[in-house]
Amino acid sequence: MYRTHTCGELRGEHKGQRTTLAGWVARVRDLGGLIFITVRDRYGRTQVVFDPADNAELAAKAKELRSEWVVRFEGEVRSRPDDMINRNMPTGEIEVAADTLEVLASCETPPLQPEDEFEPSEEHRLRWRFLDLRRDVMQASLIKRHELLQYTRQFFSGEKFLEIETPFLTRSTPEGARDFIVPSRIHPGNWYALPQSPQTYKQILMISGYDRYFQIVRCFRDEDFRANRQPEFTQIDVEMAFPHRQDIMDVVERYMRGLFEEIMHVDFPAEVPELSYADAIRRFGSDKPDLRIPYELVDLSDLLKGHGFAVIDKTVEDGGFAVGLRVPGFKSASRKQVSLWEEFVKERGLGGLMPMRTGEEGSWTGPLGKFVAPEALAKASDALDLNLEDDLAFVAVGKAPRVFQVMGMLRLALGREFGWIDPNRHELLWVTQFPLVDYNEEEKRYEPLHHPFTAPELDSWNEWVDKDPAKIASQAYDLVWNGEEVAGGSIRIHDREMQARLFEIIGLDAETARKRFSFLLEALQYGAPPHGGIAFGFDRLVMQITGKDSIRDVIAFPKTTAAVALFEGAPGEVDSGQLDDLRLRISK
RNA sequence: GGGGCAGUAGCUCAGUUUGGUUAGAGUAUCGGCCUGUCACGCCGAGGGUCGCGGGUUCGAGUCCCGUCUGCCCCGCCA
Repeated sequence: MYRTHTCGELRGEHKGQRTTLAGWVARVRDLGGLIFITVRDRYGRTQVVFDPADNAELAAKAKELRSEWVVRFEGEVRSRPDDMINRNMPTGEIEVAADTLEVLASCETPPLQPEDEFEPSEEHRLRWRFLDLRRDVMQASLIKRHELLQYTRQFFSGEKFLEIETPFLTRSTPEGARDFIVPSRIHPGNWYALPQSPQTYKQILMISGYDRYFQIVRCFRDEDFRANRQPEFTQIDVEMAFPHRQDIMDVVERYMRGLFEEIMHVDFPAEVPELSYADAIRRFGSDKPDLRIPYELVDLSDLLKGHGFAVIDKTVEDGGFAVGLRVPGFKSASRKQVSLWEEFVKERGLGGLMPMRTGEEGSWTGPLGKFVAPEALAKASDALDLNLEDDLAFVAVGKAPRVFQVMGMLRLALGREFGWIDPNRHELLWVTQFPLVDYNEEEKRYEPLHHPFTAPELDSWNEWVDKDPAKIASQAYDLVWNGEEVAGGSIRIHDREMQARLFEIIGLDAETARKRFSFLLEALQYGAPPHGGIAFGFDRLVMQITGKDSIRDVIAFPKTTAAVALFEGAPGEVDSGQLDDLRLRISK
């Protein structure tokens, strides 16, 4: 090896030892005589000192060093003078007095300096990713990612799950997201699709008797992207045969406990509450509520209706709701501040936002105060837990679920704005009892909320299947961590009759269903055990662990929001010869 | 598909509100000084297609139209 130690390991106890280090020049501090070099590698940083009094020629050579050169030097580890110890640096007790210096590679003036105090634009960071990845924070994130990968394999393997790979070149199933497709050379006009998830394969593995399966696998979805969504992303895919819903949730909780304790080194939450989908929407306006925010939505419809306030009365008569949210300490909000938040909800489809608060004499102000009886407002204020001295509540009306969802978005936005979220707190919960299907008004048909293999809760299936399919509850469950959906799964249908009936409900005729899902439907006829599973969004887990706001900060080579790889330049054109092989022509 | 923010020196940004002298700062680079620094310090120099195209104007970084790129959000997506 070129080195005897890494740049992160030398301590006081090594003093007097000979050492050879290699790494990148992070800093040069040329004091005229003495020259200090901070050398960096993935393990840390070490200060190297060149003293012209010891070796003038070597010091002159060290003067030439610049940022990001790759160097190697030998020298003696020595403790720094007492008042020169750097407490902020793990290796700050010592320095290396170099007696040789070798430049392994010089470096052009770097377009991006991988040092913390420089914060280049994300575009620039992605263009020069190989330099960006040298930064301490990026290295720390990718090291955490590695630790989680290793822990994940060890955990599931320890619980008797088998890691089995599934194909990337597979068949397009036009349910769910848009597929990325790959043309076949050997079968012109035919296409593979990259998997949106290994869903069908893992179910087939259950049918094949591999009763506990997991895979850390790349998935592909051609949709629009966000801070927490990439066109390709990594899932921890898990499936079990013969489980009850609770067995899967138990495995997941054991996995999460280890993740908290061994990877993050923090306490696992005392409880992981379970919340029904309906309650999640009603109380938080979201199926992935952030429980770190202490304030909940309150349904004020019954209290505020019937006072002659037309907007409210009409909405409630039509089956809509009046929903309130406490905003502590915001009583003195100006008209302008209020209209800013009103704009927020209007952009998301609500008609307006009413402040509910008392004026100087203690009487209620605004349109609510004008139309609604004070006693009703007092009750509403109790329900919201308002402190009339300081607080204000926002009230909006509209149809369910939109009014709840938009108020939920408002709750999140206010939480960020007013710092209601304690970043050191961790809140996990299960969201369960999702509807099995949802009625799509535009397409006039039922759609699976999850995917079409999700099993219903048997009682509700029997009760509603012929009357009102939208009321059927599914055996699906999502794990939500600090407002981020980090895992989702379900018990699957293993009964052919039920599967066929569900396809009927969602308007897939037998013929089409057979074409799209033939291999799974066929397998279901040959001894399918009860089974179910879950998939974790691996990148989102790493995001949570590292406290990052963007999935791109935990992926070595991510894409932009327009699905472009700025570093390697993908997507790009191909030779016309390649197109000829595939018998493809680009129409203008 | 829709909305918002941003694009000025290698990099990070000011200047754009109200059009007007030679477009500035920090940092990086280059040169000089400096023997205990750790974002070393001090002095000096070079460095600009103001994203791109068009328009208005005597005159555009600044106003108007279009367009590209990045980020955030809605829709979409599990």
